[in-house]
Amino acid sequence: MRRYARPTIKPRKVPVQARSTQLVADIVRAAVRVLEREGPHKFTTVRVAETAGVSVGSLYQYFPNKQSILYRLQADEWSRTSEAIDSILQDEGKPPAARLRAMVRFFFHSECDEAPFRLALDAAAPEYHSAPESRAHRVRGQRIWRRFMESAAPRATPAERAFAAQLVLMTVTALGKQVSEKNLTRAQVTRWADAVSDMLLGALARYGSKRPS
Amino acid sequence: MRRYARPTIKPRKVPVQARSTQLVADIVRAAVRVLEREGPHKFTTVRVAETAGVSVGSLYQYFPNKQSILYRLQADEWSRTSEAIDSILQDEGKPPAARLRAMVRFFFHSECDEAPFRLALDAAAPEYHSAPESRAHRVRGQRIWRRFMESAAPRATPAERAFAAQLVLMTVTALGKQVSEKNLTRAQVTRWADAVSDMLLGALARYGSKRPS
DNA sequence: GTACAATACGAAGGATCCTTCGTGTTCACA
DNA sequence: TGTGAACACGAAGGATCCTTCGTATTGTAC
Repeated sequence: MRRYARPTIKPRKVPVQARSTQLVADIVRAAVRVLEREGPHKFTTVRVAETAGVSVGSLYQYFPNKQSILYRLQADEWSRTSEAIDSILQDEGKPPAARLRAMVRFFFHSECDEAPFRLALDAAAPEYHSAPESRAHRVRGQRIWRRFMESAAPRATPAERAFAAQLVLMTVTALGKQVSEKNLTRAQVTRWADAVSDMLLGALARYGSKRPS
Repeated sequence: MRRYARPTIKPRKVPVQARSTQLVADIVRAAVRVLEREGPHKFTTVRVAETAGVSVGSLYQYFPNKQSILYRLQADEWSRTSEAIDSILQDEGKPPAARLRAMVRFFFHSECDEAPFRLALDAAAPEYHSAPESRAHRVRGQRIWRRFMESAAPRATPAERAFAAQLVLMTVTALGKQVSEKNLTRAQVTRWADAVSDMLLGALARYGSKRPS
């Protein structure tokens, strides 16, 4: 797999005074707006700065380049969702199947609610997707799922659980994205989420019981 | 869902003499090369022309703009795979389950074999994804699957079949792409394909038998 | 072999963009 | 109140790119 050039993503300077903290927050908010309203193609440092009501120069004092802004948005997003997902999956009060179902519903709806933003972010993703920082997020996501597997498929071997965790993670994220591109009503989204849950639970049942080849 | 500006994609002029036919073929071949070797970011009309050994002016005589080249590559790809998939799914000699399994294996391997090219093409996709021409391809894909459903879930209602067809189509394409990004050995890819097949067959079994809500 | 159509060429116009850097302003602290 | 650090500004340098168009060449039909 060929990888392409990628510059750093680390912040250039950390805001210390109140006004610069506010400025960075404004930039992030503006970046979301620009991405949603103008699309990835028009996501420009100057446009983001203008929308935020600051100068480009100020922007470049806290973000080393354009990709770092996009990455910041993605990272914030990842933190929010993975936290929510984690807490849903860990809710010991419910059986694993119910937890999975709740999680898929939540994820699908969240994907659909922010569809324009996420789509634009995905379109811009190739510019930061291979950054080491984003690997960390993926690893964290896998850990969450592997832990869930321990209660969902207790009789499976660790290797099986790892595989099943990957399968579930990939299926939910990939299908969530696809569903979010279809402009569905909330009821339809729920229906899709449940269909995917059913499918996954069926697959997990197999891992928990019989010996695979 | 917000859509962004998109110019036409139709060819500007149709080659009639032998040399121009060759020229167009060279451009297409060169476009694939550039996309694979340089990545979507460096996919440039001038670079494509140079790689093809022709001038940019000549390129613009047969392609109205850059997107039309990308679209041409994608359309060729779609034609090839959808034809192959169609014939696999229609093979009346095998039971539906075996056909599905064969199809998923074929598709996953084909995705993995051309991973760098497809990834780059996907990264460039937002520029043509909303074109009406590409809708036609999606519709055609759904038709293929709906027909398959008639033999795979004969007892389901047409509405259920349509839903199941979408589920299968989305799952296979979305997971195929994800698997192709993981740099796996052929054996691992086969294992993934079979796991996905099992999952889908389990889901389809439910559609064929019991009454859903 | 002549004339017209088809084709090929590639320099340059026009449009963005990303990023820097010199200058001016504001804040914190003594 | 004075001083240095933090901060903000935005014009402009530098780098691509997409696309056009006037010119030159090649193919074809008569």
